Amino acid sequence: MANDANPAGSSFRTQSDALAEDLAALLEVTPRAAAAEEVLQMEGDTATGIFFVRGGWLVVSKYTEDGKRQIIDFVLPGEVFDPGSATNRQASADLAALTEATVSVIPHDVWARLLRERPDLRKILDRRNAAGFSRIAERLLRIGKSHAEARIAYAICELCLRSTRSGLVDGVDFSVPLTQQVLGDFVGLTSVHVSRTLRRLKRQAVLGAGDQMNIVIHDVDRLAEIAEIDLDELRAEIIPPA
Amino acid sequence: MANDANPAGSSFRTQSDALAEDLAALLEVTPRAAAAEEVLQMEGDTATGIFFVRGGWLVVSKYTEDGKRQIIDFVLPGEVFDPGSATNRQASADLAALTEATVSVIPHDVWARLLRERPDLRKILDRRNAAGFSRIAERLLRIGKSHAEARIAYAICELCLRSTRSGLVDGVDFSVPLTQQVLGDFVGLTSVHVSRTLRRLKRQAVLGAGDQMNIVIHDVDRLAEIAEIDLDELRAEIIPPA
DNA sequence: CGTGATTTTGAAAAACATCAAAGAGCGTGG
DNA sequence: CCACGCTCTTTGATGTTTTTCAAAATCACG
Repeated sequence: MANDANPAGSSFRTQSDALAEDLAALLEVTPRAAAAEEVLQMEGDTATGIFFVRGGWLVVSKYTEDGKRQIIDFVLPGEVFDPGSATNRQASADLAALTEATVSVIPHDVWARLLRERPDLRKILDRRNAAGFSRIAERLLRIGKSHAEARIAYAICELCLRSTRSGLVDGVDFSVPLTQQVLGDFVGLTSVHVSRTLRRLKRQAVLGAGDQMNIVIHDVDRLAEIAEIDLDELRAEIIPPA
Repeated sequence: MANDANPAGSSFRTQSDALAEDLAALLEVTPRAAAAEEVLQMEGDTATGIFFVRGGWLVVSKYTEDGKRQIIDFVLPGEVFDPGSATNRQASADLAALTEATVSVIPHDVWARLLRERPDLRKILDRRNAAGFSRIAERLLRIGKSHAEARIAYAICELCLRSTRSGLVDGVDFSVPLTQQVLGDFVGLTSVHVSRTLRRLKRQAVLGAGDQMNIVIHDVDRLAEIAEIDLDELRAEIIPPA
């Protein structure tokens, strides 16, 4: 399920941005390496701290009793994730490394102090949280009310926007470390149905035939249309300003 | 679609809690009355401010191009909602009054100052945001991976936990201001399918036959089982501590 | 070149949506 | 007080989407 061909620090590398730079500079926390598939935090456990991703992708997921997984969100390089829930420090979801990853775990008290002392970081964090909320809301809309094609098209758009600085351009060969199984867990579909849907998109020449985890977009406009989005609006909504 | 029989301030009244009391005392903002169905904020519009609900329920929703609605969350009395998205102040979803409601709109600068000056409020807000995240994550899991019965059972549990202080007890006749259409928009189902599913739950004697919007729970344990939750765990996860 | 993971394909079943119409509850105006 | 109109719920028949199960094909990698 993992993608060992993409070590943290190569393809899935930190985009430099304000928070990332500040944190990297400010923190004396030693980054920790995580192998692909490694579980960093289990739902219900006491939260270790705030996770700051330096390289690689993390997954936030929840499971039904019969073992089906729903991915709540990915955590990309430069992003932070706070697993806390309503009461003190119970994690509300599982956190695991999707690829090989490098992570700094910031203790809660350090984090709290940092935010108190640095209103600029507080502001950046608030914006990011707002962006995170928007992303989940968009996904919820599609999982709840749209058919497979729209869900997948949307997921591709979102992940491309988040993982590249450049945004979406025709013919981009962009790489996400997802198997079809994982993509299905993300958009609420079976891997089988993901496969069929992707093939349909390829036959319509919306997507090209990248190998494995490489997605090639042939017709951005059509893709955005299927995803029911306006690319610029979506970017403004779900990508926090640099 | 609205429930005019429940004026703000009667059944759907503010539960007193720390934030609510503080805000009510601190703010000189005049509460504003909203009629059921009234739109308070449109997606894409510049956000007016933070919404603090004193009475009645609000709905946060998003729409597909063909007009289907997905409810992202409800905002109950005593809760606050910030419609901001990633960039400056673009609302990322529609906000409307579900019932008649009383709302205070707190300007962003006032809100920001308040949070800066009152670390206790900041802490409460952070907890609430964490709880909100947990709630959406739970719903996402069920909408993405569970069948209709579990989705609806879960929604009932969540709304009952949130709207009553007492929690869930057998034989409770508890009232949510939702039509089956609205419940469907919440859990990603058609109103027709909601109807059939509710009837199945009633035939299994999990629910009783309350009129209209009154839900009577006959068998809490079985309901929790169908919803795939542990009630106490769920409460700790999605209800911010008083 | 073989082995395990991933993707593809097909056939059948289940879940859910859609369409259409009838029934129940409730407020309003006559 | 009743009849009317309205919205909401229920029900049936039918169609589509998605899942499930099972097996073959492809790919990555040692």
